[in-house]
Amino acid sequence: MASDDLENASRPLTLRDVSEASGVSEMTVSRVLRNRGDVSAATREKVLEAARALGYVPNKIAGALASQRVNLVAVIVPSLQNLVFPEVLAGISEVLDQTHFQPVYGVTNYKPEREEKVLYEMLSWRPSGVIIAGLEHSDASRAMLKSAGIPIVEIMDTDGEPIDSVVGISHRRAGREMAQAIVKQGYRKIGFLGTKMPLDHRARKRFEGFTQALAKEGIEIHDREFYEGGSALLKGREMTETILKRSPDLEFLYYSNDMIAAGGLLYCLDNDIDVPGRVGLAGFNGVELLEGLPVKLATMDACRAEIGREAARIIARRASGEEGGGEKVVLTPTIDLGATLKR
Amino acid sequence: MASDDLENASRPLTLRDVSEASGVSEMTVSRVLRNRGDVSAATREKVLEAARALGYVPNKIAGALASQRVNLVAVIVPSLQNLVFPEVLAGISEVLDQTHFQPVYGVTNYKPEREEKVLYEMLSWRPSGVIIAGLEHSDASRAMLKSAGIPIVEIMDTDGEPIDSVVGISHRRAGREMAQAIVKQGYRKIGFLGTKMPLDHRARKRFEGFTQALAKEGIEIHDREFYEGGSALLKGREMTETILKRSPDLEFLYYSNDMIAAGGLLYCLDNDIDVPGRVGLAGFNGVELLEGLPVKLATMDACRAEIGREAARIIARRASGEEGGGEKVVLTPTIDLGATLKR
DNA sequence: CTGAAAGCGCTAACAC
DNA sequence: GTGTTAGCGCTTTCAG
Repeated sequence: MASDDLENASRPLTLRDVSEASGVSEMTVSRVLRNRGDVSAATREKVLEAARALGYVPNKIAGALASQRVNLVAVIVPSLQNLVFPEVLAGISEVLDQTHFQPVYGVTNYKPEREEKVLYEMLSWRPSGVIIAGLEHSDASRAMLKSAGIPIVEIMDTDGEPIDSVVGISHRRAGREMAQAIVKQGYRKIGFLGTKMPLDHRARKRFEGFTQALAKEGIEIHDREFYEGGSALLKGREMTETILKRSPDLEFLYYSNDMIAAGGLLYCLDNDIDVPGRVGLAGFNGVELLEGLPVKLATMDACRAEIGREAARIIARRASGEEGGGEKVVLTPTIDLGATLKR
Repeated sequence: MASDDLENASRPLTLRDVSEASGVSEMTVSRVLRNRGDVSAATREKVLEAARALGYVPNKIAGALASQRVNLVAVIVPSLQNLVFPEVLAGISEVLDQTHFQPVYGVTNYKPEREEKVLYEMLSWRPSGVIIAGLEHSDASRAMLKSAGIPIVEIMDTDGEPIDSVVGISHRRAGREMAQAIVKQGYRKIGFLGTKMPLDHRARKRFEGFTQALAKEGIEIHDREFYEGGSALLKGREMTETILKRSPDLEFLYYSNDMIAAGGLLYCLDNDIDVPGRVGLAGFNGVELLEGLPVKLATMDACRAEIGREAARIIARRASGEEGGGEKVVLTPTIDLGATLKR
């Protein structure tokens, strides 16, 4: 008893401990614990009993080294503080939970050099696959991904050259479609509010698609405003005030995400600015938060959970040995005009 | 060249490959790659050059097995969709990034049986420490944590019996203090709105502390309303409408989190209910979101980032071999009366 | 400063 | 159904 406790504290238990406690060979213990091969019900019970009694937790490090198999899927996202990514992760777990694969999350804070480091660390554990946000990576990161010899799925964005598979939406197209919807409603003097974009390629692409579609209609962005860091809701408020004071003739404001758009909406409501009469508003993402706002904000669903699920499905298939590679899944975001984008 | 590429694709590179490419023994290559021991500048260069050229990524599985050392810290939280936890995780990385430790995140979805599974999976990779949210765990989970032989830090909550170390705030006390502040402002008919609590022990403890402090003043909760799932902002709206219609004489509403409180606030503003004159409001957490609201909501800071940092510091110290164990860090949340809790 | 030998805890492959 | 043997890719230890 006492000696058991001491041993417990000093040294992690091994298969051998279970083997000795149960009087069954290590190999058979291993088989029981992994449900592999045929083991008689009697010995099976003996082993399970011993393992439970000792509180044995298998050492996956040794197991992985011996079997050359790791059930980990590396999932790399820029941030967890932007609700979008937790939603994608939820989609991923939803699917992987049905398999023997396990997601492991890494966060890059939107920094390529951090992405490189996180990727390196994760790859050094030899995961069965990688799901990584975005198509833009440093050369070193791309090289690592290419030579890893495991399925890679880049997610969120489909505008660019994938390394292997890709699941997402076209942000250029999302920007274009929003521009078309806005113009169709008769708005002409249009402003853009968003993050400083070197960081955020998807926001940049939406902006590019947006301006491009406007150009086709002979319209130029009337004014723009960018922010960095801080509370998005508050920034949305402040930027809206700034831009409307600077360009009082603006008829429409397109925000690069829903949170700042919500801030803008609250600003307008507070200041009795008629929405969408005096000024129309639209955001991007379709975050759940919007449902509680006083006025339904126009937005575009980014298919976050579905992106996660689909990426996980691809990984699960390929990592289980199915042939494949280079799949491209382009989801179509649906536009929601809400009550802030119609005249 | 061609054969390099083929090999690359078929089999992950090993130390031996680098050794052969550089003409240096495996052992010395290993030393160079880990910056251990003295190696001459010349051979060091040769090795690094070869490793880079090949694109060698070390196999941590083998390394961990051989060295019996793993630089992973398991971090287990109930959810990533509740902004609170990403903020804690950010605090954790902030500190661990300065060390050689790496956080690995697991999510339980508030389910004890999932916690058990996640914990088991993570422990089987033999991490150097565990940071886990809450003090309530299944017997099996507690047993695993106790016998893991590594530092354990339970976070967020200090009301209960920790397994090893604990960093957090007292939610009972948080509830008590909010009750006292409310009563002090002269409010008497007080309602509570929150999550269905079997899931959320911390919300329950706040509620207990809250009612207990009110009882001391001879006050009983006037009405209450609970929700489950869905958009918190919207739920806040709906519950506020429900409770105010049912109990029109309510003078104050205490919400178990800021998101539903914000929904309540927006509901009141929309319906020209004077806040805090007609009815006062308070939430819990001090989420960044609040800064963008039209009226500053009363809340209490839960010290999220600091909890993460402190937990990480404890793990880093202990996992680096320093003696210790059983530390208890109780942070003190500061109450912010905002503009919704004063008459 | 560098190398050779042994072994981390487990599982694949094969014998019995 | 069960046991034995070898070895996964690295690091520890010890010898030079």
